[in-house]
Amino acid sequence: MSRYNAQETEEKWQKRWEEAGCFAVKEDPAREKYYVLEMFPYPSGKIHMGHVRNYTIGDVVARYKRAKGFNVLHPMGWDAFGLPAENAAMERGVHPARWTYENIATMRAQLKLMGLSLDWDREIATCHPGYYAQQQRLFVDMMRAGLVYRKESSVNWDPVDQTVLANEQVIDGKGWRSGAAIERRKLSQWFFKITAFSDELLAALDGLDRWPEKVRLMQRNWIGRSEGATVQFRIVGRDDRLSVFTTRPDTLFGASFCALAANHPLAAEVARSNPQAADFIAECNRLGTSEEAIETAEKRGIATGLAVQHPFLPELKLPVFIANFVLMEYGTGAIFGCPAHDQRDLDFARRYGLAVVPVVLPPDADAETFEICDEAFTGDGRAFNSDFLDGLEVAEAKRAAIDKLAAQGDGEGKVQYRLRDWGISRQRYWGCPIPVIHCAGCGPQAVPVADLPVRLPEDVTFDRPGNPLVHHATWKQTTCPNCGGAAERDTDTMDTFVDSAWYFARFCSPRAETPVERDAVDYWLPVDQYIGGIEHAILHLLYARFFTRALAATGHVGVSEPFAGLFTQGMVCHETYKDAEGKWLFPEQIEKTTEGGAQQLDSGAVVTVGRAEKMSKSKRNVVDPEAIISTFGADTARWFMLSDSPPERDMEWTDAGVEGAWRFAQRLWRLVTENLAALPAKEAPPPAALSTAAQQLRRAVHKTVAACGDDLEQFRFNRGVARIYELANSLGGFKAVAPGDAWVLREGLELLVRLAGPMMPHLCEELWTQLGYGHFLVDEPWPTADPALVSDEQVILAVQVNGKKRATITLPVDAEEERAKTVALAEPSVQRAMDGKEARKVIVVRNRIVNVVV
RNA sequence: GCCCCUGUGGCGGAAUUGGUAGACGCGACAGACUCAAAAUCUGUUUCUCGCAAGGGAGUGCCUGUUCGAGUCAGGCCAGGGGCACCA
Repeated sequence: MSRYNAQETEEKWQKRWEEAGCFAVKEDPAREKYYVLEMFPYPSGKIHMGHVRNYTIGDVVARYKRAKGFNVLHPMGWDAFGLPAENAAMERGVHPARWTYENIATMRAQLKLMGLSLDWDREIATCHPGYYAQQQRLFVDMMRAGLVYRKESSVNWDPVDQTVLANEQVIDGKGWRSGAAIERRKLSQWFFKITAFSDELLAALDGLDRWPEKVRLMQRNWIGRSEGATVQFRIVGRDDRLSVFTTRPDTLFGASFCALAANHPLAAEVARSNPQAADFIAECNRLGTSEEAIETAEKRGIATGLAVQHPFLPELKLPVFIANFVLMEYGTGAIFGCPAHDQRDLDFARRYGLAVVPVVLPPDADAETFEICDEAFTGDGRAFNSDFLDGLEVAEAKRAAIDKLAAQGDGEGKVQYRLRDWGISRQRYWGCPIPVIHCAGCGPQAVPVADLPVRLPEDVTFDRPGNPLVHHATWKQTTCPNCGGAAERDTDTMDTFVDSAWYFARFCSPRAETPVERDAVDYWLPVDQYIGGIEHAILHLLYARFFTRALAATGHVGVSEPFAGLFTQGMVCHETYKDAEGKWLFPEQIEKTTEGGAQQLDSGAVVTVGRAEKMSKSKRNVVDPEAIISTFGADTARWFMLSDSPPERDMEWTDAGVEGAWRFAQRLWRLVTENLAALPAKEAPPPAALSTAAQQLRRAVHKTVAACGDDLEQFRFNRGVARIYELANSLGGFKAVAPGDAWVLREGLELLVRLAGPMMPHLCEELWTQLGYGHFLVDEPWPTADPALVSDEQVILAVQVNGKKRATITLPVDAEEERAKTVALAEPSVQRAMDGKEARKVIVVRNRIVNVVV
């Protein structure tokens, strides 16, 4: 019995594919293109199982589409800027560039072991000057297009990483990397005007029909569009006005106060002459948004002494508070409170003894007796206690109120978004330098394109906290491009999310002297299929969508959406193990006991087995892909990744599963090689007549061909895998005895190999050669099923009596209803179940079922 | 708190989209080969009553629609995820 040697075979075919340049592509207007992209990895050191899953899925798609005749672009690169490189520099004294490039070399070698159909000639690393030079150029273009601006702003300062974080990078008031409590600081920052596209980014989601609904929903919520109005309240005794945003202008007659955010300009003004207000503001800033206590925090405030005039009731003066629950970042940083119809406002009103006037009557309530107690009424109803709005439905009342406000010059309809502009300045070394020069006389100036790139200096040290670019002796000293006087470079680098916001476009012409080449992006973009983790559902994908619009606005691309199709794969999980002290153990430190428990391999000490969780270094429940590949081969790892679990769901990595995949690889090898001697030559003509068994086998084979293609098309790899198992079972059980049987067996084996090719490429390529072919399997077109063989001649129908299955009958396909009925009623078990009664009705569903109702 | 998703054997999961529930794999059990083991092969494997033939129950729970519900509707329960003082 010959055994398949995965290591030898995989190395052989990887080398041959590379030598033949199988996966190198170029634009070819005569052919239809297909751009498959997996989210590129951060070069953290070694690849992990999450990468293996991601790139296996992408590779199956790429190989399948290639076989379908598409001109497939399938590139790979490195998201190479980022904090871990600087941390390594601080901890171990290795330069970030060296650390990064060494990791890239390691990981590239590991990826090559997987046998991915990548065009390695297009490899890019975002930390390479050839890449970030072009990114700087895009920044300058965006500056000219008015999509970049500088703003003094209160930022999220991470005291551990000593850097500024975007709002999106602050999770529960803590830094997304360091976990440190975030402080507020004022700094001058560069911003991308993502909000210029708020409405477009929202509306275009409807057209992304090959994106998961879940991701679209998350983006919708993130952009957070709400329709309402701004109201300009007159401030009593002053000339200026207080601007407020509301989604409920229909409840204006229920207003009983206004409230300002702690950092509202008017609050600051009040604080200058009001020490209690100043104290309160200081307290709010200390808490910031960073306290979990927000959840339980009481609605508190302090009176400013100011009052505003109600726009519809000039006699009514509303007190103005500074309140801890009003956010400066949303709307205008000020609200009017309508306690009867907003829970927060109600809590606040109860605390400070403010009026609660209901102005929306629930459909089943009585205007005389309706009262608000502890719960605000936020539902629909009709306006009452509201003068000219009385009797109107909420939607009508909103419109009427806005019209009146507008007519009086006291307000207008307004659409508000939750989305905020993207602050990209980072006080970090290992990132793309912001190509700006600060001149005392001329202000900030873009670096002229001829002077790009602004290169990172290599002679930097990490022996003190803060940004090495600031500490560098000479790097920042330069001259103003406008006046020629002495000036300083911007010492900030860009958020690394910028690097990944356009890399898919760079892959189209990775060595171009411009950011992109129009011919190339016009041919390749958009990405037809993007594949990655759900954790990027909001940030990365939204930034890439914004950047594509910015690239279009600056004339670099002709599309507005980067990714026509998106697939988000699930995580790779593994059981966790703990010793008696509660310390985590690696899978290779334990062995399973026969009772289903586990013990330590060296000591036999007891091990607690925990449920499967996402593989993570901290829990030590990791399996090294390289170890798996060197033991079982890449094909086995790939096959297991695709088996069992649907790709969008989390999967559990188990030894038993890998061994199962390994067994199948061996079985496939034997199935083909052990039958080779009995097969006719590959060009042998089909036999004139076939045995019944051979005919049945052919049907099974062609049905699998048809179904398997559908499965790959729809990302249902686990189902495709199951069908291939079934086909292998049928072929394995087939004994060629009659003339023509061997021909059918050859046909079946060849098709089996072709179907499994995208999933186990090395093994199948080898078997293809063994079957006598001289060309690459990867150059073989995807098989098509013979339509005549995809449907059966006979079909088995279930027979139900009153909805319960009592028998099955075999009929020719598309048999007459009458015939089905007669055959069904003749079944003894059906007769028995009918218990001598007449059939009241017989329902026949062609080729499916007969249901007898008695 | 708001929004979304998911619940099927011991386990991962199939089920032609309202038509034979449990494909395929893992695990387990039995057998064959072997001096023995590994590897491989052949069976069995939702639960339950029964020696069997054959019944009964069954897709988180409860109601409903239908000749027929894992699939549709309403209401619960459980688990997971996203957002979160957003006016």
